[in-house]
Amino acid sequence: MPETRTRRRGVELEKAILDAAWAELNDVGYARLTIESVAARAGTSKPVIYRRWPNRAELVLAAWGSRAPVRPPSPDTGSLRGDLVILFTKIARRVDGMMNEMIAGVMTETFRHPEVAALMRDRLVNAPFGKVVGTVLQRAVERGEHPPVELTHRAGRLPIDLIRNEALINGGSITDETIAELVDQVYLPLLRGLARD
Amino acid sequence: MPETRTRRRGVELEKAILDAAWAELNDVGYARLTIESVAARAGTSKPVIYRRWPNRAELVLAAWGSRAPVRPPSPDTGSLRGDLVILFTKIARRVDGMMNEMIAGVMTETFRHPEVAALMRDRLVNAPFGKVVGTVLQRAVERGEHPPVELTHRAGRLPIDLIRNEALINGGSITDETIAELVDQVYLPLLRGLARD
DNA sequence: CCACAGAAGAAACTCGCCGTATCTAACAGC
DNA sequence: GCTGTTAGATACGGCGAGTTTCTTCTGTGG
Repeated sequence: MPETRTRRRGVELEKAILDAAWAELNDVGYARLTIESVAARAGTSKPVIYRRWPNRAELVLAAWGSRAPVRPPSPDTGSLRGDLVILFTKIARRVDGMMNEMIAGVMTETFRHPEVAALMRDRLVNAPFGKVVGTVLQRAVERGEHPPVELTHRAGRLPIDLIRNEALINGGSITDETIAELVDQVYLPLLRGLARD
Repeated sequence: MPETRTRRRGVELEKAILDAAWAELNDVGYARLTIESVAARAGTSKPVIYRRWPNRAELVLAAWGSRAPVRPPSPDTGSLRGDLVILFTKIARRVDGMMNEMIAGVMTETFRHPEVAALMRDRLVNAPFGKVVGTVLQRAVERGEHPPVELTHRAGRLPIDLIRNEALINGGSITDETIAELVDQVYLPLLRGLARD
């Protein structure tokens, strides 16, 4: 049976479309991603896509979501600063390149299609890096390297916010220097300041 | 002589266009702003606009730039926290509403028209709020309210970055609570941390 | 094995907007 | 006035969003 199946359906087809969308994002970026190009790449046609997602923004969000969130392992370099640099770098790689353009692009369409706004916000606020800071920090406390800290929600989210902000502004990749600046000039001082309560 | 001038030219016309673009940004936002709508509003036509700016993004940046940067007066409430809250609020109002959408929108087109990227970056990094933090802080030091601080470039820019980030994510206005969180959970602790060197 | 419902895929269409090209009429400077 | 410049009107080509229509496949239930 040479598996003469020519038409995919259901989950299989859906996955093919999301993969194609993801590939397009990587190849040409959000601004140049068209529904037609995704359809062509997936070997299907526009209506098939529109039957599933109402517009470009939601398709892209779905493609984004279809990639597993990759809960990052908490690094353990033996020093708080080392752990933080690694953590920031991991976040940067994830946010890097296409990601920032996508966020900006989807953000814009948010105003054409307000339903998308909520989706987007959830995705950003619930990014999976929040708790890792807590872990890393706790280890530093146990090592006696750092006084105990009441890590507020804002402070926990800050690494992601800093990196995303940087990526959005710079458009390009985030250098190691930038990461060092963020860790040394902002995040470590903040943690020290939080410790005095 | 009733000044029967019907056609504006040069600077006068240019200003009319920029004003119209600004008004459109306020009324309908970046996503729905079209060159045609700006032309109509300015009482002129598309080619006149295209003779001056090569695309939407640059027109909008020009309109943005044509509004005076409004160097904010440093507040003096008698307490560092009070001053910071006012400062953050001022930034928020300036970044508010349309501003964030515009930034996101222009950002997206940055990838279609790479020349725009540099313009945008300058505009964001040279935002006029940076030095005010220094002033506010110095007064707190003179009052003996706060230990002296070596304010790094990153730390000085942080308020703007925090607010912009918040505006971009939330889409809507920034509440007083958010500002209080940013000041109390992030910026004041950071300043305290920076002071211990 | 067949029929039928439902979904895939192809194609064509509307619409809005971008950016350009063409034309004419007003204006400014001499 | 004469002349070069530029505003403003109009129309056009192109692209991509989102929709509609129609045909063709496919798997399920009888």
